[in-house]
Formats: sequence, structure tokens, C-alpha cells
Amino acid sequence: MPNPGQIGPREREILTAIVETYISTGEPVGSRTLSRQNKDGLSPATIRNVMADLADGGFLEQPHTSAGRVPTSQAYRYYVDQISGRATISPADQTLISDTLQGTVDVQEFLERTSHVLSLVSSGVGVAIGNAGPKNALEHVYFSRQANNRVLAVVVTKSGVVHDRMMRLERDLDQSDLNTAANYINENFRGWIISNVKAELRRRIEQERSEYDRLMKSLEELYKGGALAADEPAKNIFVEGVANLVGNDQDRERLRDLVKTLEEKERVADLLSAYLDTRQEAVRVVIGLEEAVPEMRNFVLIGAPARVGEEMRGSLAVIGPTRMDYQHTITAVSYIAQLFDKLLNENT
Amino acid sequence: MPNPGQIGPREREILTAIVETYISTGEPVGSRTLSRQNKDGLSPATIRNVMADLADGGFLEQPHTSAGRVPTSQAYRYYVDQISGRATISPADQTLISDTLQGTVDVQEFLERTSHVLSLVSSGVGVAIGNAGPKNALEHVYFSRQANNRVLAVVVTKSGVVHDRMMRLERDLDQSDLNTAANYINENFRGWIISNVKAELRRRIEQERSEYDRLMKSLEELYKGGALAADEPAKNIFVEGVANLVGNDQDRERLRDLVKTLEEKERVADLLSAYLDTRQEAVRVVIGLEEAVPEMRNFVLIGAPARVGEEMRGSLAVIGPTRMDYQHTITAVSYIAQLFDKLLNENT
DNA sequence: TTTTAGCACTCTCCTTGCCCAAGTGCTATC
DNA sequence: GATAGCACTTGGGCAAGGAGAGTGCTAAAA
Repeated sequence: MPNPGQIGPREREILTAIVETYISTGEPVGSRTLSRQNKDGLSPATIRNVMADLADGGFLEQPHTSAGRVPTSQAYRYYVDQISGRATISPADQTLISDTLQGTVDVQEFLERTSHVLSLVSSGVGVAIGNAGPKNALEHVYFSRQANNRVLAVVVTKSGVVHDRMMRLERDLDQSDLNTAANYINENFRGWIISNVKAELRRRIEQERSEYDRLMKSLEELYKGGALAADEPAKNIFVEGVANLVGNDQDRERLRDLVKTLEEKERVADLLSAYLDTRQEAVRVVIGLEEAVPEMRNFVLIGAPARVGEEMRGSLAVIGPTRMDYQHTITAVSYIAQLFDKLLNENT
Repeated sequence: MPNPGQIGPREREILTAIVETYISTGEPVGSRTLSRQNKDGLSPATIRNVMADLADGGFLEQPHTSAGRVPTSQAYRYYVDQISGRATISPADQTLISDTLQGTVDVQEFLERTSHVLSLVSSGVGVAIGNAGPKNALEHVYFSRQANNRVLAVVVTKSGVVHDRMMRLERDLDQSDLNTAANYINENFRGWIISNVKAELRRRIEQERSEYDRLMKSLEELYKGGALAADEPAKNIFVEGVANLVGNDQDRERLRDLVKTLEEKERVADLLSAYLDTRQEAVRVVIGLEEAVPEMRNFVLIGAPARVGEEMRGSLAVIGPTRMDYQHTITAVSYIAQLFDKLLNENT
């Protein structure tokens, strides 16, 4: 059984119309409705024939006999590929986004605002994640004694991210010990990748273990306390706009599971990193999220890497219902990704 | 019309029974149900009489004629006051909370975990807020040049909180300028309250304006860039467990507004600071939240200040439905407040 | 050969009518 | 003062029936 005309212009037009109508109304769309709204005066019967073909091709399905047709993931996929060329951002969105992000030079702040503005311009949740990234090189460390056995470690990386961590040590170090240790690290390891610093530091500590070296003892203590944990996965994950989902046609339980999942930020982070490839530059639209996360049936991920020059500094995305304004959202994500490069590029 | 026996032992018992039944079932409770479950074999008719009195007193209301009675805010208030004495935490909660918070020495981390564990043990959202507090004194500043005109400012306070901020300056300062400026601030102002540092710095800059002082020029630039913004309201607000609310009997729109409100963290912060008095030590239960925030009709705030010794370092709270397990939640909040003092007290 | 019109059929949703369970207030009685 | 009885109210559940929308198929028109 060949599929004649499955991607002919008429089929495409009708499929597009079905997807768009379904997106805006949320109800299965029937041949008659479509015939009325379509400019070319095709009769319902004709449309029915085409629809039957599209259903055979896996683009449409029926909730039950004698309801209208509903687009499948495959149809959304096709639709998105179709429109992805002619995407221009609306002036209103552009203004809102620019105004929100203008003048931001801090990555954290940029990401936070991004998640917020994405939740405003889309009908999904806005997500933004910062990457530790390869440039996670040591710039400066500082230790401050707070109280008995308590030390605050501050680690600044080359890329301008600050990690701070209060530690409880087994032995009490006084501030001059701490200063000596900090100086040692700053002088020896400035510019090193942090995980390398840790490894090398460990090596040196082991090596000197036998000797009574006050400095090495301090370093060991600090090392064990986790002073250099700055190479661990970034915790800067911003998720906003969960309220957008509450209007959805999910039932209570589904909705609760969904919200719960979104509150587990690590899962959201995993999702993004699973789908957003460093090398790929463009906006990516992932349809059929339920394969990775069952509770996200009927949800879509529209995301892009946030890069500065060639380097990937994070990811930004919208997670929203399959029934969403794709053009709108895709252009917004794309525009913000460009702004990211523009505003944070260090050579400007 | 006097209210005879309005707070007599029988009335109290019946009111308590009504509140508890309503909390667990969620349905208006009628005289017959109550009569069956009540140990003392009071007949429905008797209970009806008492209920009528309680309704007159403003403790009960009916959704419609011939439905059961539903407790009013006043009834919850009375109920909470009643049980507030005999509160002992359940071993399960105690274990969960201890395990989650044990070993935490970092205020931020404590607060984050607190909001999480509160959302687990209650049927509401867990909220935890850190206070800049009076002890917001300068410990150490550090400036790092990142790129053209871009400087990272790191401010560490005595209480161990780290504020970092990427700034874009009008003039480019090189790293040695920055070091000089940082040294100046560290040597002159260590231990000062940060807002005082700002004021004094401003004074000195103004005073020296006429002269060509390289240091002062740098300081002015940094000052204008907001290097010492660490005295601004804390942004460490943790809200978790919104999913808990989704199971609620709110309608869609109400629910959405509610979630939206909870996502505006400043509003949540305002709410807490409005109701949690520094001087008051105990857990506070605020019933009738809708007066402050209309979308929070049928919600309750159960909170306590988080203090270390005499000093208030933050607030922690549960915001949940009026229909919640008060005893459970109150004891949990109280227990965490105690743990806060115990774990973060610097003299231990 | 492609498009259209017509027709019988299917399914959901809404309305209507009905009954039942639960609850109330009031009055009379223990 | 507490209880029992009774008439009345109200919302929920259920079945029946009609309206509306949509489908597939066949035959006629372009």
C-alpha cells in the first residue's frame, strides 16, 4: 500500500491547519470545521479523504469513533519542521525580553531572568541552567574562620562564578593557617582546572604525609572538608512559571506528579543535558518527552544551548504542553540564546 | 442573648471533634456522623443543639441548608489554641528531619533543606528565608577583573554569607587597581556594618573628589557599580512543595493564582516577615490569610523565627490548607527551629 | 480521475426527571 | 436538659432521550 500524495501540498496544508486549529482550540478537529475555516473551498468530504490518508500515515488519530482528529507526535514534529524556517520574533516579545535582560552581565542573573521571561512569553515553564563548563578554572580562593572548627571557603572561578561553602573541620585552624593555605593554593594553582587542583593537591598531601608540615596538615583538613567542591555539578538551575501548567487539561494526579518532577531540579537538569547537544547551535524541539519522563506525556521541550562564543555556558528551554504556540516560543528561545552571547561576550 | 456554655467542656469536645473530622474527611460533618463516632453516646439531636449554639457563636457554618457544618476560621483558631499545649513530635518526623539536617553548618544549605523537609512532612509548601540581619558586617571583599570593564565583586560577611556580583564599570580598572581598592576596604572597614561602609566610603569619595587620587577614582567606580550591594534584602528564599497543593480542592483558576503567588518569592517573604515577629519565640499559626493575600483563602501559615541564640537569622514556615494536620505541622516547625539554633550556634 | 453530495451510523454531551441519603429545625416526650 | 420523631430541604447519582458533530461509504457530478 503506497502512500500517494502523503506529503503533497494539499496534505501539508490540511495537516498544518489541523495542528494549528487543535493548538488553539484544544478540541479534536473535524472535517466540517476545517472546511469552513479553510480559504480554499474544499468540501468536508474531500478533507475527510485526505484526513483518512493522514491517519494511515500516522499523523492523526481519533480519541474515539466520530470525534474529530487529533495530531500525533509525528504531526507536531512535521509541523515544527515545516515552520522552523519562517520564524520571526514578535516585536512585543522582543521588547519584553530585551528590557528584562538588557544590562545583565552576571551569568547567574541572566539565567534567573531568562527563566522568568521565558515563563512569561510562553505557556510553559521557563528553565535556565548554568554549566560549570570546561572553563571552570581557579581564579582565587579565600578561607575565613567563622567559629570553632568552622571555616567558610570561597572559590572564584575564571568564568566569574563564585562558590561558597561553610565547612566544619575536624581540627580547628586559626585564620593565619587559613591565609597561608589560601596563599599556597592561589600561588600554585591559579588558572588550573579545579578538579586538577584537587587531584594535585591530594597527591602533594599524600607525599608529605610522613613529615610534620603545618601547611600540608591545614591543606589536608581543608581538602577533606570539601573546600574545593566547586567542580561539582552546578546548582544554578532556575525553573519558573509552573503556574502556567496549572491551567492545563491534565487531571489532578497527573498534574501533581508533573509539578513534583519539575521541583526536582536535578531531573530537569538531566533532561536538558540529555537533549541539548553542545555542538548543535540551533533551537531544538523535542517532541515525545514521555519516553524519557513518563509524567511528561503531552509535553514538549524547546531549548537551546546558551553559549558565549564557542563555549557552552548553560542551557535554556521552555517545557510546555504539546499544544503550544511553537513559532512564538521557538523564536523567543532563539532570541534569548543570541542575547546571551551578545550580552555576556567578554570582548564587548 | 447570652451564650450559655459556649466554651463548656461539652461544646469544646464537640467542636474539636468537628474540626478533626472535617480535617480528615474534607466533608461537612453532620450530627449523625458525629454521634456515631463519638465515644460518649450523645444522640444526634443533642449534638444538633450544641452545633446550633456553636453556629451562633460563629464557630461553624453551613455550605447550604441540610449539609453538615464546616468549621470557620474562628473554629480553627480555637482548635489550634486548644492543642498547642500538648504537642509532641512523632518519632518518624523527628528521624526524617534530623537525618536531613544533621551536620549542616551552612545557613543557606540549612534553609534549603528545611524548605524541602517541611514540604515532605506537611501537606503544604515549605518556606525558609534567610535574613541579612544586624550582624551583616563586613569580613572581606575581593575584586576580580573578568574582561573589558567587567569586574566580579565578592563580599563575605561576618555571618558567613557570601554575596557575589558581576558588574560592568564605566571605566576599565586593571587588577592591581582592584587589589589596591580591595585592600583599602579590607583594612579600613573590616567588621563594619556594610551599609555604614557604603556611607563612609561615599563620604570619603566626595571629600577627595577634587584631588587626583587614583585609589579614590577606583573606589568611586566600584561604588557606582554596586560592589557593596550586599546590604540589600537577602535573596535566599526557598519555597518547596508546591506539588502538595495541587491535590487540593481548589478549582483550576484559584490554584493557578495561588501557585503564581508562591512563585513570586518576594511576596512570600513579605508575608512571613509580616507575621513572624522577631521577639516572639514560639511557633505562630496564622489563620485567615486571605485578609493579606486574597488568593490564599483557606490557607494557613505556620511559622517560626529561625534564631541562633538571641539573633534572628531567618524564618521558616509551612503554608498549607486550613485542612491540615496542625499538630503534626506545628511540632515539625518547632523542632526545626530548635535544630536551627542547635546546629548553627557558633559556640558549639 | 478527482471532487462533491447524501445517507446511515456512532459516539459524546447535555438535559430532564427521578429517587435516595444525609442533614436540619422544630416539637413533643422522657 | 436530653432524646425521639417528623416534615422538609438539598445535592448526588442514575437512566433515558435528544441534539450535535463527526465518520465511512457509495453514487453522482465535474
